[in-house]
Amino acid sequence: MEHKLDAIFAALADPTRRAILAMLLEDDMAVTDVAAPFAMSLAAISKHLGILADAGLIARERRGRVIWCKLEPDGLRAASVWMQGFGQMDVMDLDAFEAFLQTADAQGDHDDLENQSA
Amino acid sequence: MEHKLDAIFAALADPTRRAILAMLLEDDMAVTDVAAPFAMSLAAISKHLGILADAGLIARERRGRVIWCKLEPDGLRAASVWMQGFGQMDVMDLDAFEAFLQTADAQGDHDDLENQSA
DNA sequence: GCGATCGTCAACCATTTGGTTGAATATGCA
DNA sequence: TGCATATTCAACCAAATGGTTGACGATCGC
Repeated sequence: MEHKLDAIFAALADPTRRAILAMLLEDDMAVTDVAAPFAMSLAAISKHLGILADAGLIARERRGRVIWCKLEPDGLRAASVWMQGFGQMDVMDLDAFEAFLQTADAQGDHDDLENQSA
Repeated sequence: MEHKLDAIFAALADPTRRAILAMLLEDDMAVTDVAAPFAMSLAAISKHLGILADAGLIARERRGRVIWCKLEPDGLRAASVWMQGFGQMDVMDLDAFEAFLQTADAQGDHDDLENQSA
């Protein structure tokens, strides 16, 4: 569990990676679309996504040519549990979080993304 | 606020530094006492403490020859606020946390440490 | 003042990190 | 089949990280 914390906090320590997580909070995205807003190469973004995936913060799934990235709802659990000891922070309600993500997905509120990358 | 997150998460990404924070959660400590349990030089620990202080996670105060290290109760706020968006996590109750630290301090439940380093 | 203790500073070193580019792999389309 | 798209891989580079050692500055006790 300790080593996981290393990877999670290290992953969160980079602003590009935090921005990627924030984007994925709104929608699942293809790698190319994740990379679009950033002033760096696709390969660099691919590396960032690898780091986020290794830390368990996102999952990647290939569908045809496109690799879709989505948040891993459980990913921040170890970090939140650790931080809990330093401020009476409530543990994340991950079940509610997962339900929220699935609901958003089912409602199809990311049509724009599906269209722009299909 | 962004740059603070970089520093905070980077500081938390190291197991030595997380261990130091956990030690300081129980008691304020002198640098030498912080270093004692670790298999590395005092200079290395001093660097770690500098990183924690730069991130706003601890404060150092010189009293005589000894520099006392203590948790900075507000230090994790930016990180917890950021993480809050990823799981309906409740923001830390920092006032309660600070009150808790001061209560523990007033109760003098760290005499052992004061003795071993006086 | 002197010697011991506390802690940092400076220089150095190996490893990791975050980025680049160009080639390679995998899939879809015509 | 053959080309375009999507993504990763490999090699490389500069800068940051985490550690070392030895010298230095502050402070205490005698």
